[in-house]
Amino acid sequence: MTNIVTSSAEYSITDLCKEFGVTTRTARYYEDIGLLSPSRRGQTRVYSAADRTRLRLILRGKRLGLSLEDSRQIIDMYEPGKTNIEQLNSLVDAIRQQREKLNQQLDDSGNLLKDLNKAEAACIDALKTNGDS
Amino acid sequence: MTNIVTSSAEYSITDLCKEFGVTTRTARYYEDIGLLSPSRRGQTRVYSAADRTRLRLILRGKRLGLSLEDSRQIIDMYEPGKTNIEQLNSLVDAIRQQREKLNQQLDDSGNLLKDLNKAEAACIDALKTNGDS
DNA sequence: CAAAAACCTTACGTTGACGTCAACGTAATA
DNA sequence: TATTACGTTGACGTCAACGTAAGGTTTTTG
Repeated sequence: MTNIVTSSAEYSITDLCKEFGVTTRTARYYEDIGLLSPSRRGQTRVYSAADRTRLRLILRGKRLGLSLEDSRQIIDMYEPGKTNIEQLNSLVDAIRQQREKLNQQLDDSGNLLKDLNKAEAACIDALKTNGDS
Repeated sequence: MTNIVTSSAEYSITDLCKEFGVTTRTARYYEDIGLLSPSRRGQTRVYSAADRTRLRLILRGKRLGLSLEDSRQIIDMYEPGKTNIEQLNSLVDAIRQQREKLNQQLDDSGNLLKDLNKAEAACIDALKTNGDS
């Protein structure tokens, strides 16, 4: 029902969840573990554009097989302010690790794609040669 | 301790697991759920080159965030024989679905890599400008 | 030959990421 | 005003993918 006055991007929990195809339970769970922290209007959660972005990033992470903790790490990298100099160094390390993992994944994906293509070709071939039973 | 006589690629459970950096529990679990079926010498498991390949594929799947069931599906695609014509069609579908997912992943990976690079640059920058405190 | 190493099975425990009630408050609507 | 619809907080359940300990054989090694 998108408010008309305060129309600077606010989302109800169901709206947001529908948009991304997750349940409200999921959004609340992410809040429980501190991955999201929407503001409140009374008791009710109000999600901002920033919250929406965080959710998007979390879900992207999931598609990549990252754990929620991994995603938290990565998302926290984007936040500038709250990182002290000591942390920055280990952050750079973490980033490099993640990049390693991603490159590995890219490699794996390429190989798996090749395999899938071969498998599909074999299937289709089998269907042709065998379809006229 | 790699047998000398029968040296046509056989692996003990610990050898195989060490090679791939998993525990023996994992290999036995995969056997429990039918993902691996090594032969036996008495009670003891003996892994063949084919078993080794299957394990390799399973672990590649894991790196891609696939469930073990997903991996089972994919690996079964490679096995030709035991698929009847009815199954072949749904197999082709499954393959296409997996390919969809992979392409999505590739896309996500690219974006995440870009983000990581930006984050790293920002970190390094912050270290430079702030390092002389 | 005894001790250590490597193998086995059985079985209960754990962790992450939610699902699924229950029980309730509030707000629009017919 | 009663009925939806959407929101809330617990709190227990579940499933995958193992961890971990207990207790027992067999094989290797000092």
